[in-house]
Amino acid sequence: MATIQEVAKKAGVSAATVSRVLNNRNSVKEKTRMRVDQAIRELNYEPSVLGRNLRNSESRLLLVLIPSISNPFYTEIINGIEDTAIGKGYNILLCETDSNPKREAIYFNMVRNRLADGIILMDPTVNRKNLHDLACKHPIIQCSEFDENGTISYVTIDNELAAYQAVKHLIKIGKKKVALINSDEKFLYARERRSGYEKAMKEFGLPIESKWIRSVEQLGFESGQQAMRSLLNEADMPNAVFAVSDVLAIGALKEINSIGLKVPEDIAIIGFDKISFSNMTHPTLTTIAQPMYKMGCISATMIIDKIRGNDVESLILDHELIIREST
Amino acid sequence: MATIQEVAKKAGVSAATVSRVLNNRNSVKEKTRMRVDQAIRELNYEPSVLGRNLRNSESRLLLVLIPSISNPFYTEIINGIEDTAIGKGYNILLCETDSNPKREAIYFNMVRNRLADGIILMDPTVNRKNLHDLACKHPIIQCSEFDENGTISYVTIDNELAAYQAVKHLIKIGKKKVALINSDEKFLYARERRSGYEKAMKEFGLPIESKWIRSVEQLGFESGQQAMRSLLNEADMPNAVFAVSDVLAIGALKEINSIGLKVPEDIAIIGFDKISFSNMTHPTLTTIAQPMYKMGCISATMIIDKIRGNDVESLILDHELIIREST
DNA sequence: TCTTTTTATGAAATCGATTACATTTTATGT
DNA sequence: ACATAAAATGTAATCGATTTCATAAAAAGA
Repeated sequence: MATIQEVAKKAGVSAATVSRVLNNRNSVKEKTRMRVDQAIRELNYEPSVLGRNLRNSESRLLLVLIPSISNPFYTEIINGIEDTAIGKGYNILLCETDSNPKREAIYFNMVRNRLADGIILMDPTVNRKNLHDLACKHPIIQCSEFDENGTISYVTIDNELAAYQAVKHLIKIGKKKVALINSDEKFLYARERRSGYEKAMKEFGLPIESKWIRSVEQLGFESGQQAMRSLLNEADMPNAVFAVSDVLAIGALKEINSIGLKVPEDIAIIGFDKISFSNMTHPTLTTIAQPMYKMGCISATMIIDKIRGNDVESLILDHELIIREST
Repeated sequence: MATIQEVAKKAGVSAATVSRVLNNRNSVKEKTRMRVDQAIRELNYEPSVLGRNLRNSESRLLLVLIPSISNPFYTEIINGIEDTAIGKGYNILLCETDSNPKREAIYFNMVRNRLADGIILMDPTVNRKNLHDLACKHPIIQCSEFDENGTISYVTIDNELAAYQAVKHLIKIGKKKVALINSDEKFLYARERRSGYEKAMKEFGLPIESKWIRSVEQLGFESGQQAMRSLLNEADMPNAVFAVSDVLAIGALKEINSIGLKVPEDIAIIGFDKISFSNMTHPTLTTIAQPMYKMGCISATMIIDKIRGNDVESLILDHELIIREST
């Protein structure tokens, strides 16, 4: 790998001039620029991000922190982030934190060390103090999850309202015994969706029974299956299920199918996220669509704005109830 | 973020001494080391990877290049990579290339620039010359896909044999009209699996009919659905399908179900990869299991070995036919 | 106590780029 | 043609760490 010095020598100019050519600076004579460009091409030169960053504190790299890449919910968001970021000259690096604070710390330090310019955080399990310390000095925004009392800008949807509407829909089609399969309440969305569930139940004068509420730790199909199995074992079985993620709903659906009950006649089911699988099940899954791609685009725009020193406002986007065969 | 200079000042020593403490160098007096450690703690100091790399050319970061994170096939591999890499003191950054040469070039340059120590490549669409140029000077290994005539070490499975066994299984259960839903033959695995399909058909004296072969560009469910729809429109309909990925198989399954045909009685179907969703379909999907987690672990071990300057051998791992309800 | 050897530390160069400032070259006006 | 303004380029400092080489301090030997 050639250095800027070698290019300078080959072009018969100083490193400073090469640098100016590289950065399209104002004052370089056309003739000189040509010579430098020529030398750059001949040596196949690429500026070292390392040297540049050390001086400039700019890497044009964004970190995207997600708890796990296995969750299809994140895929569309990431597509949105990438398309937008690349359009603005930034590249993104995906970091899987596994909700492990140590790994999170490593990625946070990449920003402190100027290896990356900013972070889009989708993981809720951060140590709040670390997060806040980082946010004071470095650009960071949150996507989907956010810190309720924090000062960090975010983009998300109204989870409580969405859950409320989902459950209301179940009640409207005549189901009064609505179960909830929730994920770990360390997630803000889980707490909000539970609250939406409760709001809808209360509004229609239905009891909130803890025997119809399950909380899972993992977000895999199996967790949905297990939760559903446990719900089906209740003497007083629910006749509808609101699962806070399509993955869980699909697991639940599988379990219901496998013991021979009909969906939606015996048990109706509604998921959340509108992942692509949710249209492949039998019956297809009613779900709440989040504008995931758009959330990604907005996240990217926000973080780049922040990197450029602008103030950015938090945003709450619209969701949509997608009614399909399972209700 | 404190610098090494500030630590040095606070501890009343030179930056050189602080550096020696940081790197556990031989000669630092116990008393001095204590003072430096103290200063480091008080200032909450973390050495800058930037400064260190510029001098040392080591970042302890690995790049993992995948065409798309939406494909669940990669998830387990990545888990294996991460667990292994982290165990050995390396962190990984996921890079989605979208099979876009420009984006690939950016990530390649991160290695040239010493922002990362090595690459695990899972994308086949690389410009061969660029790849080779990089491989000459920097550690790189390939996982799953590889360059047949290249010198780059890889870990993969015997795709031809696996496909051969899958198709043989279909024939053995009495299906003679076996269709193939393949992915783009730019992928080596696609070419190999097609060849395995043909081998099995020939072995049993069955014709290889182009009307029963489909090639898709995208690897989504919809592609599987479309391919199946087109196969079902043939006057002479197949009675079995080998899809080169579970995602495609699930799309095909959906299509078969939706026009009222029975699986496996009317049409048997077999997928590839054993993704977690393949056990959630109705009926559950027969598939070929790849040791994905293990592939990830081995990839990580190989690349780190290579970074350390050791020679590494390519590996071909075993696969397994998982017979479930769809055949 | 005075060398000599060993150990601990500091000063300064280095990595590859950028940029403020200095200097040279070119353009403009009279 | 000459003075002056403007444009182009070079010089050298800088970013934060590491490391070579030189030097100071401590230990060992006489």
